[in-house]
Amino acid sequence: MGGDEPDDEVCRQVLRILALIGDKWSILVIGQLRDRTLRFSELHRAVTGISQRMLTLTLRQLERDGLLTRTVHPSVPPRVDYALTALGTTLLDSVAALAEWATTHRQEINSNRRRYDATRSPRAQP
Amino acid sequence: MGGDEPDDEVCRQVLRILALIGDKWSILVIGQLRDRTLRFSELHRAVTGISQRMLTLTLRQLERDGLLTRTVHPSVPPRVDYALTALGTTLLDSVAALAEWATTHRQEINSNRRRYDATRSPRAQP
DNA sequence: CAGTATCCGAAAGGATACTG
DNA sequence: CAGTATCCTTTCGGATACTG
Repeated sequence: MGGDEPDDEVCRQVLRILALIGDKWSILVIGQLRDRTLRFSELHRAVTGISQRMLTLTLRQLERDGLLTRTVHPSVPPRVDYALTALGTTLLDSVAALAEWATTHRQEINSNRRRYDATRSPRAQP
Repeated sequence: MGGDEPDDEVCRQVLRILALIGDKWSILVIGQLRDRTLRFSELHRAVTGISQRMLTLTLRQLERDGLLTRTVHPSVPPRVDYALTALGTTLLDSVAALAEWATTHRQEINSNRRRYDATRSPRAQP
């Protein structure tokens, strides 16, 4: 039965797009491309800890969504440049607001967590 | 606003907070509490598709972070109310901006994906 | 009603080896 | 250099059963 509002479907779709942010690496990659074009190896070095596999998968996903462009230069050795699109830039701007919230409330959240853990855990930190 | 300081640890912490968004259920739960206090069973019904287990885990996490409060009423049968804190409300405001971005560009992203998939599909380039 | 405990399949993601 | 392909561990999350 269609008890759900039509908004629910849209809501889920929006959620799936927001999942771009929650993904472990996307924002890091996009952030690195904010001011400059980077090639694959530069991204690999810039994003600490990402594996080659995950960098590739992340870039493919972002390219698919139209958030960045992938440009292959026919040279030897090969060179592939990645750059944000206009769409990607607008996303970054929106995310910046959220990142600012996170930065502002980081200490408060950490403090909340410590208090919660202290209250609930039989053993406090040694 | 260069938020990309070499302080990797802070950056990761912010990322972990942003992961609240990417988490499958957190935003849905928080969204339901925007305008009103809800009890466990009401949330369970309001958030379509969530399991009892995940609702509990999600609520505990959000309570730990100080984004909502959990109030147990000593009655029979028991009644537990969940309400957003001020901190939770400010998060919701920041997320709203991102949700607006997602809504605005939803069609465009879907279109990009279709084009990308069409290019790479079985009947791709000659 | 509001959970907790347990099991299990699915999916994410790292490490490694190989290639045009 | 810029990837693919493969394996394998860890984590996520749904279904189910039980409890104060």
